[in-house]
Amino acid sequence: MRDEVTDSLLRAFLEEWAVHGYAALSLERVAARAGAGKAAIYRRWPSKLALAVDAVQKFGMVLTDVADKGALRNDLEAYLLMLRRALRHRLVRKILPDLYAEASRGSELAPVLKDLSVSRRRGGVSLIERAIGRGELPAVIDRELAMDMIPASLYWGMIVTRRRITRVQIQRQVDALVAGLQAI
Amino acid sequence: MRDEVTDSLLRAFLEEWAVHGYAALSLERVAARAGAGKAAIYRRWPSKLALAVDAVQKFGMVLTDVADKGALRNDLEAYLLMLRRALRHRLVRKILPDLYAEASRGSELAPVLKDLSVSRRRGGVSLIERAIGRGELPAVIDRELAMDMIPASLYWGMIVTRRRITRVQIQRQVDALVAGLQAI
DNA sequence: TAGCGTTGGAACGATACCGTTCCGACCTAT
DNA sequence: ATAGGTCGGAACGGTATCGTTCCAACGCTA
Repeated sequence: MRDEVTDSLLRAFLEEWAVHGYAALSLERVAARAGAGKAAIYRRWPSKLALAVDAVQKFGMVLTDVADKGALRNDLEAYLLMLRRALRHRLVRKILPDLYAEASRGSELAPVLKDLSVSRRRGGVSLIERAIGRGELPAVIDRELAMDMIPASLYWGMIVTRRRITRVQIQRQVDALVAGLQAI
Repeated sequence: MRDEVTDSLLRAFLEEWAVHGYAALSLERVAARAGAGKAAIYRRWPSKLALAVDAVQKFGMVLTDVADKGALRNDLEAYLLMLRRALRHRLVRKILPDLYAEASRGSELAPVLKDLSVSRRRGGVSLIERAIGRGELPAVIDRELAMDMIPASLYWGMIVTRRRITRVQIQRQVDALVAGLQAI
């Protein structure tokens, strides 16, 4: 199996996903965009879902852990800057919302999102646990809500309302989060 | 044109949208689900998009303004409870994320979301302006970020992570918002 | 009872896509 | 030079859907 054909197919798959959404994504168009034959797809993956799983994993939409920056606000800022970079990606900002929509309607893609969420949660959890360890947040904090709050506003601003979020606005979001996280 | 046929078609359209997403929504299946003929659809609407516009408007996914409750935290609580009720709706929680996904990829549906956003923004704006008027929030608040923050965490918790959000958790979100909104 | 509007369902001609199979051509290793 | 793996593209038999047109039947009104 030639690697460059595989890579082309994965890339074409993500491009088609970004344009049409997963539900209306056609493997025939994926093959055409990759300059390959459909046989080349079915030689590698048994189904559209298998391709999707592979594409998401290899594409690296997973957010990594944020290294300890010594203070909650610094960790939050690093995390939000990383998230902003990810959400600015031309493909991520179209595919991620579609993944959420698919999961909401109980699609076969729901497990893919679950895998993504597991790694993202790990990032959020360690950030919060470090803050608790430093005494910056109470140990009784509602961790679930905390992990909702951290990415939510930036996602909303960038994806739902499709605005550019400046560094100053990220600073403000950090301010709001530092204040808000004390309260839950 | 019989009203009951029109209503059946609109309802069937929303059901199919919830199941398949807009991109893969088939008018043939809509007609079948409504127990009507395709001609009945094309007699009323020239296109799938026209039907979508009508369906969203008549379905009332628009959030109404929250009446003045005398304090920011009361207004926020009322707003979030209303939002929770809307997002708990079996169809809303599947269609709204799909609308966001469609808009993200520059779909023909983007104007539909724009219309929804206009009315939702109005709700958020008045809530914030009232708080400023009462001196509960500074006049220099970043209004855009504020309106991101208000619905974002609840949306994230209910839609992205698909959890049930309790009244206690809404109270905590209100606490976080009251604290966080002071900071931006 | 008659007339008119509207109906559901099917057919139409068309395109699109699925998953599989095929085959001459290409590429690489021996 | 040869052999084997892989390729792109097309065909296959099939299903699905589009938007339009048609028509017998129904429902309602005069």
